[in-house]
Amino acid sequence: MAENKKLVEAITSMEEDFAQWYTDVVKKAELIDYASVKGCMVIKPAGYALWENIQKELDAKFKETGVENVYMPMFIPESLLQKEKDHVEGFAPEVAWVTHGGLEPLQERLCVRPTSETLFCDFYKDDVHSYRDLPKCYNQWCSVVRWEKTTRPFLRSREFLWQEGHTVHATAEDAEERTIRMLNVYADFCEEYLAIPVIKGRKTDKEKFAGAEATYTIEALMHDGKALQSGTSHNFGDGFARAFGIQYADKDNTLKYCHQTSWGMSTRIIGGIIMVHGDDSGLVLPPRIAPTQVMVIPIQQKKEGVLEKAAELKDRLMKAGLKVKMDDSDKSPGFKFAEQEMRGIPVRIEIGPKDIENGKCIVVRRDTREKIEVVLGELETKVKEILETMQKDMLERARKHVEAHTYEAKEYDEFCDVINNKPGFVKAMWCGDVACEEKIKEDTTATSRCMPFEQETISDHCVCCGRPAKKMVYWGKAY
RNA sequence: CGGGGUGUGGCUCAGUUUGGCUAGAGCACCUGGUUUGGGACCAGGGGGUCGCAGGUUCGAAUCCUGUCACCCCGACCA
Repeated sequence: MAENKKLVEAITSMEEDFAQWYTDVVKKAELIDYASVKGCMVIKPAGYALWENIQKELDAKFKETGVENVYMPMFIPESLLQKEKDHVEGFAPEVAWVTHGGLEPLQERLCVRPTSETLFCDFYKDDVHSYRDLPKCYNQWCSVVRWEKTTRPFLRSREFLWQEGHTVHATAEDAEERTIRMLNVYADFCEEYLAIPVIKGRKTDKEKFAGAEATYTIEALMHDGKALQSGTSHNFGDGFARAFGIQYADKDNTLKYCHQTSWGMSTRIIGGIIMVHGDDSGLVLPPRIAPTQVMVIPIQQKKEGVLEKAAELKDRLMKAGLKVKMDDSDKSPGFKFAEQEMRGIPVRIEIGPKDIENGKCIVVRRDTREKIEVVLGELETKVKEILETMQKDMLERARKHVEAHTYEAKEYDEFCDVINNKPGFVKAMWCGDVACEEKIKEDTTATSRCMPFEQETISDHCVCCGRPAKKMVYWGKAY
């Protein structure tokens, strides 16, 4: 198996060292390069194209719900950041500061935005006057900076790309409705486009966003059994509105405080795609989000007519609306196969003299490596079918992985045993006391991932302290 | 912020213990040719202030001092 040896050399196997496997894939699939500042990365064309596709789909979904895009400055005056107490406390430890403009020290130092709640609030306070102005549903695509100590490409970088939506509403009900609505946008996007199944739920007070009244989350399970918070949606109630003085005159001509939300998804989700679908040959991209869906690889391309035929197949598929590339470099076919697999391109088409003679080509799925003979006349329909099937299968496979790695625990011994020995989610009851969360974290390093919307009753008492249970919680070790 | 590790062509590293000739290898790259159904082969070629700054020495990648950066593992966080 010379072929396998080469692949093993190229990237560390998942079994051996999952973290190293991840880094290898990220680098070898040419998604990023490390940059000269720790925790910052060059997002290369393959990585950025993925992000562009994510942006494109999400942006369209946002706009369907009435969201408009804006852009806020990247600097926040210190005084502004400090207006909401919980918020500053939450972010202060990881904020980067600008202290000089050119050679002159600044009168007031500026924070490089770690998130833009305060900027939006500062803007909304003067922009909202009447109930007629509401709601306002703005979003921005930008980068934010958080001075992380431990960094990993996509999963935790000091600067990352994201979108942050910020909305203002007249009532608590409207804000709550928007919060949940956006969470659903994220969840649907993850499942439909990224083939990543997610658990929807609410964060405990301990885990919620600094300054939020309620934080909702979608949690995904990676191949190694660790959880990844993949999108969040916060309901701020009127906390920020009170801190920033965002009021409107209602129909009855009384001043009322607004209710706000914010919600975000970041390039971190790319890490999720890698860790949910990838394998020991590299990246596996869901067809609906893949920048290149089909790679045509001519075999014996110098033989009469081969390149022409390959180009013809490429053109036909492009006309059929697929994203197709052809690799006519002078590398050997084996090299091209391995490279296509490393990059996670969902489907490759092999076309050589023998195929041309038979009026066929070979279509190979990236996820299963299944080789399918396709009659050239049926190329477009078959390839589309194969891509759709692959998309469905990937979601289904990921779902089964979550199911197979989700456990239940009633008593604490059992809980600790499972959480330490079986990577995955553990469903267990909780009394609602933060002390139990802290104890669990101390004992196991696991955290509460969320209180899922779909509640079940596993027992009547808290898995940790034994007092009456209030909620069923998903627990897990997280990225 | 603690623990560990590493800085030598684009990449992976050898050389450092015990200072010594023109700083090496593999991969990648360029040229020509033969190849092509799972990471091809032959021949030729280009590319390095040895992280940075001082110091010791006739002589430093190698020894000393300082400094910077990055990676991995933890604690903290999207």
